Amino acid sequence: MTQTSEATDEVLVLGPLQIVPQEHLARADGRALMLSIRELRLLTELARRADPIVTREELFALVWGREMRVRDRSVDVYVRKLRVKLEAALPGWRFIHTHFGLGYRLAAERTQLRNNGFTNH
Amino acid sequence: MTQTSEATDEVLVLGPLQIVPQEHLARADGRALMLSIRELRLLTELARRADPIVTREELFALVWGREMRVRDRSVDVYVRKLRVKLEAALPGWRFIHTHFGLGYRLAAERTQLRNNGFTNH
DNA sequence: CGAGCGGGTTTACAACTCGTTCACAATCGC
DNA sequence: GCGATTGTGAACGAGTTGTAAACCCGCTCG
Repeated sequence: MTQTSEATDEVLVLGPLQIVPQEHLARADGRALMLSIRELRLLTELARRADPIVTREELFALVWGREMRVRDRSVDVYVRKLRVKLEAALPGWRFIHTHFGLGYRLAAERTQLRNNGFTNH
Repeated sequence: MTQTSEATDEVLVLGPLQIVPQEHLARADGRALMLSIRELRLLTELARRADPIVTREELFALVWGREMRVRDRSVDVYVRKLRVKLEAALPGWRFIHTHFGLGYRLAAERTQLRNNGFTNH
């Protein structure tokens, strides 16, 4: 259950989302998600660092295995692809949060479920 | 109950699909399926590893009993044959899922529910 | 014997997916 | 408003997968 023992049975859980890097598979409420290799890799690296904000440069280095060139938008494009698929599989949830000027942060949060006076569109 | 030591009564069940390797038989909603030896063998090995993704190399080794040569498409061709017969016997179900660049994964899923596609709000 | 059959294997081409990059729109912070 | 950052849709080429068909047997039957 600890996220650090990634040798054999690493399973990352974020709400209804479940990621099993060793099986190249992610599940939403148990249903297998169809993600490409890069998409899964990006999701995995984000999940391994879930909660803190991860910079694009760090993400790129982790997923692509090389230095990110200036003005490279690959991370943004893949974040978009992931968001679309996650939204399709788990409507009502948000996972990838943008922190302007800093990077991205992964956390399972519900969207517009309860109305307590504050709207976070 | 691991699948490896079921000498006499191994029965693999995936939704309406039922496989009895020892009887060289597969059933769809109870009706016997007409599968050739290789087809049944491939289906069996996929079913024994249902859920995780299985690479073509692994499948080939399991079913053909030797190393797969590069650019050998046998697995793809037999996956096709199986899909045709399964679709004919159980319309509305999908069993063999392709994971691009990785391999195949067996799981009973209905086709009409969008399991991963675009649930456009 | 020769034809037809059924299955396994291989080939050829069509169709698609993925990763990359670009262009432009939308948004943010000042 | 302005410049910088992020969102988004689309195009492209390479490589992967889908698919039909040809080929290659051993068997059976007329």
